[in-house]
Amino acid sequence: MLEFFSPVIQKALLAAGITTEKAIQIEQPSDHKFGDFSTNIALLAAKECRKNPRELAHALIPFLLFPPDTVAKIEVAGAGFINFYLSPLFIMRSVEQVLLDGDHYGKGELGIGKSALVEYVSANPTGPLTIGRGRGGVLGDCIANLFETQGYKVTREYYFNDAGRQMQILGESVRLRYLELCGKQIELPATHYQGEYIREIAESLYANNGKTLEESEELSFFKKSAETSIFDSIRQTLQRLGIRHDTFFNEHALYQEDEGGISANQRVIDALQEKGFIDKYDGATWFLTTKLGQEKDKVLVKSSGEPSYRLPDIAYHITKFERSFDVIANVFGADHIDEYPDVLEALKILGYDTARIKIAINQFVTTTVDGKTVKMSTRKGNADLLDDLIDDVGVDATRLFFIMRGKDSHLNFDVELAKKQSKENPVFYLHYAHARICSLLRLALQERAFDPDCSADHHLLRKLSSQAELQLGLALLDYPPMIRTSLRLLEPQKMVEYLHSLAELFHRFYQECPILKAETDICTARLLLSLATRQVLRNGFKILGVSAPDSM
RNA sequence: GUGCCCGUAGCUCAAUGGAUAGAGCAUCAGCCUUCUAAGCUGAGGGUUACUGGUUCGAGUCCAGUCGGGCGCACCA
Repeated sequence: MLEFFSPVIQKALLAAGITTEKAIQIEQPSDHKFGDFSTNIALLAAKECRKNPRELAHALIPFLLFPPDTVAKIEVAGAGFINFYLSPLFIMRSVEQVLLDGDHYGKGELGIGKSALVEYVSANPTGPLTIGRGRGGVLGDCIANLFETQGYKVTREYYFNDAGRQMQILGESVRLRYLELCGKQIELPATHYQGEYIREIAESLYANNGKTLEESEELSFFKKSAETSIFDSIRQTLQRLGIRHDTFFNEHALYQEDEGGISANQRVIDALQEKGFIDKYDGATWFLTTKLGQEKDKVLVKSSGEPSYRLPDIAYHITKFERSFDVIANVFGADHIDEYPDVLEALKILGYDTARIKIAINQFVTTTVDGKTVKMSTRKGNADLLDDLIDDVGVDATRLFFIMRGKDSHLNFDVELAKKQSKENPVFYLHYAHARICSLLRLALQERAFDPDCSADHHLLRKLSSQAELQLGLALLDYPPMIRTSLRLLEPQKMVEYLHSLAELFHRFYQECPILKAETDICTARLLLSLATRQVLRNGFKILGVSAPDSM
């Protein structure tokens, strides 16, 4: 809408002899009595012009010249807002556009010719996915979908590490459980993985190999088996949720030396050294973050000679730049919140354009069962498993609940609510709106021989003029900018809210306006409006990865 | 102690610096001989944790205070 209003306002400012540095803003007032759209330009310009904002607004109005049949009314209100009311014709022409664009309605061209990398989940194969990981997974998937709507060529990436200390411990944990099955007395140290899944992996090893591995001191077999099994489980869980990745980036690649005998990790050290941000003391190699005003330096290479996780992380991000992505989006949980600033600082020092990096951090998840809050705890065996949650409430509820709160808010996942098949459950409210339209269209086909593909009838939409109809039409108009906002903020929650309000407007329309009982033209027009609403619901559900049931 | 996030109706949460702070649930009152009542309409419910500041205007930005969460390893 900014594209529509801005040039006209610009011209009017010029014609009225008003000069201002301020950018023109168009917003949608919270209340319809303040118009469909409004601008605060008179308020913004008032100071520079040393005039009363209302006076300024009135001076502007005669010069606000819109194409015919677009803006029905312009008025000055409040402290100096200029409010615009769209004409019904304009709104209904937009609804026609929804029908013409179909599945493409809402898509934009912001990212055409550009590439985006979205990294998410990135759990190491040390255990099955927990509920907390699920939130990041769904968030990342939706963000990737949002990028795609704007024409970006999206690569969904999973970064993982199957080497290093944690994997050693994993292998050792499995081995101990295996020995236990062989009848030996074992003691599983507290540092080791306690989860039931370790036992299951050991059991399958025992079933396939009997006691033949008992004497083996070799860990790698246990480690490899655990990794394969756990990765399978992770990928299966993700698949259930409709989450897929195009590339899996193994951290190990960053340790491998090129023809010149230098690893990606080493190149980071060398480059930072050159900039004077590396020092060696206490037997370790440090990134001198104290030079950047931080309290402590950060270890890049441990005294054991192994890199700490920060070093490969920096090297990994460099590969993202080297693979020349225009946008680099990272989705991760609040436990990484202290790390990413260091990575960004390092990249900045090395001359990379960190403005390309977008970061979405999601806060943690608690679950509410029987009205009681249960805290997640990782690494102990009692973390709630994502798979169990999906079994319990289904894919749609899992996905929607994860993104229906702002990512910066702690998520309280009410398991009972998610299971409820009633209006209290937002999943059902959304589904119901879609199913209701489908049912309506089925009846229309039978009783009125309504042809949803007949574009010759589209002009009939212009016969609609009631409040409920116009507000629904106007809401459909909001969809494309809402997607852009959602993407800009990396916040799919905006979509959920929008779709909820769209469903609400449809229900009201359905309640107030008889459809199949109306006279032929009006009936067709209302069916077309319903069809357009269904289209937008579908397009939105697709981005969120939620199903669109035809009946309930 | 320190870095980041959060604090809004009884509960769960909204609100690109804008107009009288909004939804849902719960509570109360209405609407089905009529296209799915899994729905709709209406009412009550608020010192936006607190104190200052910035400005035409602050729930939003800044400073401080108080509460809750997550980090603060030569783990990832």
